Amino acid sequence: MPRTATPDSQTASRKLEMILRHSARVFAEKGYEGASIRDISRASGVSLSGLYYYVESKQKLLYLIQIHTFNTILSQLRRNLESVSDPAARLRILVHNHLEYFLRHPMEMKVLAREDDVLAGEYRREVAEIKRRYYGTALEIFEELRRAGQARQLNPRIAVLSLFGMMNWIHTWHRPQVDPQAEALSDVMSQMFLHGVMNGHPVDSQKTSRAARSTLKVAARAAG
Amino acid sequence: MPRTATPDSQTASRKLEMILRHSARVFAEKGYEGASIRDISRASGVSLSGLYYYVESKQKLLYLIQIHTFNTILSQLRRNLESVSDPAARLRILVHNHLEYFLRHPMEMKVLAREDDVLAGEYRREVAEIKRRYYGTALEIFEELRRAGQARQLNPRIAVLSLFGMMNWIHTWHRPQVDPQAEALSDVMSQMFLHGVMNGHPVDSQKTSRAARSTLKVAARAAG
DNA sequence: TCGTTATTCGAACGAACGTTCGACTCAGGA
DNA sequence: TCCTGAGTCGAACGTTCGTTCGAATAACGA
Repeated sequence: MPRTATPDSQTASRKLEMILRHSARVFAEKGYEGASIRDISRASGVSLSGLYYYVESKQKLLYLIQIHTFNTILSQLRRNLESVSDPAARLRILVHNHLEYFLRHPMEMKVLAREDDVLAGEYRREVAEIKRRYYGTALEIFEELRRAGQARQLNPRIAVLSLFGMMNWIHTWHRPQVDPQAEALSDVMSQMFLHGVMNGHPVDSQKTSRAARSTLKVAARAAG
Repeated sequence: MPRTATPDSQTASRKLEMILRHSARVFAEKGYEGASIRDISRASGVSLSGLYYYVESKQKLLYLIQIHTFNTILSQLRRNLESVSDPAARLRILVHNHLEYFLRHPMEMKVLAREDDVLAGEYRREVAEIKRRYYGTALEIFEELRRAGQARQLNPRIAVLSLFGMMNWIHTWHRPQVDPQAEALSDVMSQMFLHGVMNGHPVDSQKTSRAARSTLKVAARAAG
């Protein structure tokens, strides 16, 4: 009982997206190595060999998930940062953007956080490159904070990687029914980070939080 | 060319320890599912079937690594906490104990951090139980901080899990040749957490840091 | 109506997987 | 001297792995 074939490029790319969604779920549940192509075939309803019509290998499947997730989260971040110049507010936006996406796409983010050193060759290089750009953006914001006199003389690398640690570790413990959602979570983590990093200069949490929130609402509407 | 057989129970358990060390390295490098028993056989110099004389399955190998690591880190923590009552100092000890062990046994800790949901059945239950006890200890310290008026009204679960996130994420980025060692790292992370969590009450970093350090030196000597 | 192109899949490939088995060695006690 | 038991391993078990191949189907332009 074959589905009606529609040689429509939009339908084809939609099916690829559907395969990627199911793949992300399976990878998140069993890990990349622990998941088999047959698991993905079963989960997506596409036959084993049918999968290879859309994606040339298991590695490419992981690559597509990772690169697409990073691209989306990074371009959303840049859009959200555009109109804000206050360093503390920019930091809040980064945290909120990350956590918002994290909780909206937990499977993809879990795959991003866990399967860090699986890819090889060109795939690996490309994912590493975009990750480096994302990290660089965070580093710049931290330097702005410092220039504005709102951050202590901390090793910026450690400060920023600690922040990412806080955020990315979430995939190991967050239960949507029990734990706070992105809004509250990013408020807490931004505050923890800003207080933890500043030195004597109290952060105006009212102002920066409001600025970040209004920008993000626009973004949320745009993203649907 | 068989090694000389020494029916000495100490030799046997030493060999098991050796196998566990090599297993941890292989699991850390390729992930649990990505690593094969043959990889471990090659790495440890024990034949494929020889491995099964010491450990009954691949799962048990992972279980033994995880339970031993948790037991060690938890009992060391309790020893280090015994003589200290100041909440901020106790928090510093927890962080230092965790990072010290982390950087001394990076392979084991990477396996602990990554292979969280691989185990099944009884093995899973036992590891979950000891992890819960470790987490509970951290939670108690946070509550002490709060009772002492040194912590804001934060969701304790989120605060503590964020701290573990900071610390455990290290396995994805720390390069021993480039990055600070346990001493400096735990100073920075303790400070970030304590400042991030407190409210108006400045933390006496001199005093608490000194207290923690002298206790930990004793422990370091004891651990060899 | 025919030929082309896009799409799908059952069946199979060789390789690698975790685990088992039986045979072997060797030291120490009887 | 023979026996026992701890230790070791090569060879093989049946299963699952990622990937490939060729045939089948359906829609569409000519």
